[in-house]
Amino acid sequence: MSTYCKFETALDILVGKWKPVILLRLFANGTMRFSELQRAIPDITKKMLTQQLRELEYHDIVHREIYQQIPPKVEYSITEYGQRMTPLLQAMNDWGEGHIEHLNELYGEDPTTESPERS
Amino acid sequence: MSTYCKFETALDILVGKWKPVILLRLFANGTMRFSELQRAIPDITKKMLTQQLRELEYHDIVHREIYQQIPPKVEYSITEYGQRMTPLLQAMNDWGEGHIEHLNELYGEDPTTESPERS
DNA sequence: CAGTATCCTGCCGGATACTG
DNA sequence: CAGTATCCGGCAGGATACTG
Repeated sequence: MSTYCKFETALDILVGKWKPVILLRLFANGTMRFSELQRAIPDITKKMLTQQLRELEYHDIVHREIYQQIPPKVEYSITEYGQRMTPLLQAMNDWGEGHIEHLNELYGEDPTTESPERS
Repeated sequence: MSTYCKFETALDILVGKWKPVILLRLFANGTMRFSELQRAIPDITKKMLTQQLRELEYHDIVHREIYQQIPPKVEYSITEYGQRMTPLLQAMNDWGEGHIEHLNELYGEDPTTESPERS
């Protein structure tokens, strides 16, 4: 294990097409049912929603509460441990906001200006 | 543009297989030549090194200094603006470090314990 | 309602060869 | 030395159908 840097670890946990949105919704709304999340994030599929939630659950960021009943009911929320990354998320959010402005200063606000393509 | 969250922006800039290592090397060593970076990151190909550096350059995180001479010499460094994300990187690093310990407490330190597979 | 199970595709990143 | 130019495989993520 490399000794010089653990910030890739933080990255790994946040990376995933839908993790940011999911986390933001849960941080904002508190507890949410599976279907509520689906409605809040219209373009996500059940498969992706499940998968990303499971990964967050594995990392103890998200808690999954199952109500044994029919029809099923499952609620998701940020764990107590998960709350601890609020400052980090806030820091990233602030930096991101500042960076958007910075890019605008550099390249102008013309929306046709694209960032460089990969490959 | 969504108003609720800009932290995906921060994520975008850091995401890329080699960006963390590249940034860390540049932050640690200051100015580095292309070949130095290559040697410092043995498994990276020229293509990827170039590509990731260009993306960071576009975002004004990395500066590219070209010396018009033969043989060519190009030096990379963190821009002044780029320095501003030091606290963020530090925060992510610290959080990541703490998180590794947290996972160990949850699942034990057994290296055979794997995180859940995707798909 | 809250998921799995399959199948499929785009594109990220690797390998290799060529160039000013 | 510091890159491009091509080609290619693997896998993250999408579409769709089925289930307790």
